[in-house]
Amino acid sequence: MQGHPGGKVDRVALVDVNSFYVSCERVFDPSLEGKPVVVLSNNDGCVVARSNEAKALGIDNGDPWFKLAADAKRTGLIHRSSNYELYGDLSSRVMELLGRFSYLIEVYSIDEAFVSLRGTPEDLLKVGREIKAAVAKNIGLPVCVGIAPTKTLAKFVNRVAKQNPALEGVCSWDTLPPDHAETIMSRVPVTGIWGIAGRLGKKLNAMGIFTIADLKAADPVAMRKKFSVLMQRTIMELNGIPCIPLETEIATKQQLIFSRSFSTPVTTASRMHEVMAIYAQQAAIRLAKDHQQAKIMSCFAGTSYFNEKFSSFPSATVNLAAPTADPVLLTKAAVGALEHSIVDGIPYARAGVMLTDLSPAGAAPQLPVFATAHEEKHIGALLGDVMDRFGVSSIGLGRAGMAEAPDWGMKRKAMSPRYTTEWDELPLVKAS
DNA sequence: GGGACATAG
DNA sequence: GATTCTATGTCCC
Repeated sequence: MQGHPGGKVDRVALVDVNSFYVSCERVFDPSLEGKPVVVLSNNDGCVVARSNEAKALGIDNGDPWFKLAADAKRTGLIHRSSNYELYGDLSSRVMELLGRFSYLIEVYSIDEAFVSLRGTPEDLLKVGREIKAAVAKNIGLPVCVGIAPTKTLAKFVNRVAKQNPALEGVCSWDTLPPDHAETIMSRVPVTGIWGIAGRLGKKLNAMGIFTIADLKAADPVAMRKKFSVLMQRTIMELNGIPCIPLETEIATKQQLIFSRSFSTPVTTASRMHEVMAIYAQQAAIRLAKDHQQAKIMSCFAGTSYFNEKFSSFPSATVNLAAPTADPVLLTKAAVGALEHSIVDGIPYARAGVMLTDLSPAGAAPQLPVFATAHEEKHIGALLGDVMDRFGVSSIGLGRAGMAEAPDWGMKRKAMSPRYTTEWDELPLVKAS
């Protein structure tokens, strides 16, 4: 089926943008090239992306910005707030471009895709290089490409490409000398493999499995009994047996969460009422965009995990009378849910609204007795359209329609312009 | 069915 | 003084 010398083989390429958020910032601000740059999470809380130069300074993902800020002047570290409008738009452009190389692609995350390819190993290496060149030329982003018989091995050789400059960003399992592959596998800790993180790493170490090579040599059936079927699949995929299929269909969501930390704690039931109204409407907008409706809503709030004085995690679940995407109903439900469990004086650091038991909008037509006038008018989609065009504070129902931004709202003090999605923020090109 | 746990990006 | 957000899968009761 595979592996005839000189013949065609079925392979999967993992294409991954290097330091995606930072690279997006660099597309429109080339002065960031060669410098240590980090992009921060919502509320400018912690680091979520780092340039290589920032990694060299010893900065880790998850490092809180308030600890780095003090040193930033001295180290030359540059920071940006998250600009998801920009990253989302550049991501779609990358995915569209990758779709030209194969009609079987799995968009795995905002900056990664698995691309199914067929050809001789030599040809596929060329295709990998073409992909890298095309993304650089058309979008201005740097990618690495790993090509292998399984998704797990594609992830592995992608990592090899990232760490070995001599490979110029592209690595194929088939053309990598076997002794070279074995050497790397016997040196990289087992947590370097896709699906194995800290907890599993510790348990594996306790059994004498320290490297990827150790795991590859383990008995998949015995390991399934000790761990789970996921572990068995990982081991088989390390041995070149595909068992994690390419998911080319965009999966319909099973749940939808809108949750945010506050820039300033919310300490009163009245303010929490506003929060719940706004979050429920944001959730309703996403539901409408996904053409789905929800049957169950859970609302939750919580104090900071770092707060040693207060620890409170109220939550409540509401069974909606019928599946709905109506922001009016969802807002009422959310506001009512936590009404009696928020205690004035407790500093809540975050809150959220979760919608579950999702179904396609209109799949089970409602009995007229349940339908409300606003539901038929598709208020959710309307709210979303207005917010897309005029901003999230331009419209809102009830207490979400406040004229002023709330003091607990998100902090994004260092955000670059939304160059590609806002007419007012287009980049200016000067020719002289 | 639901909670705990683990993982990913 | 300050530490993101979203989604999924498996196990086990």
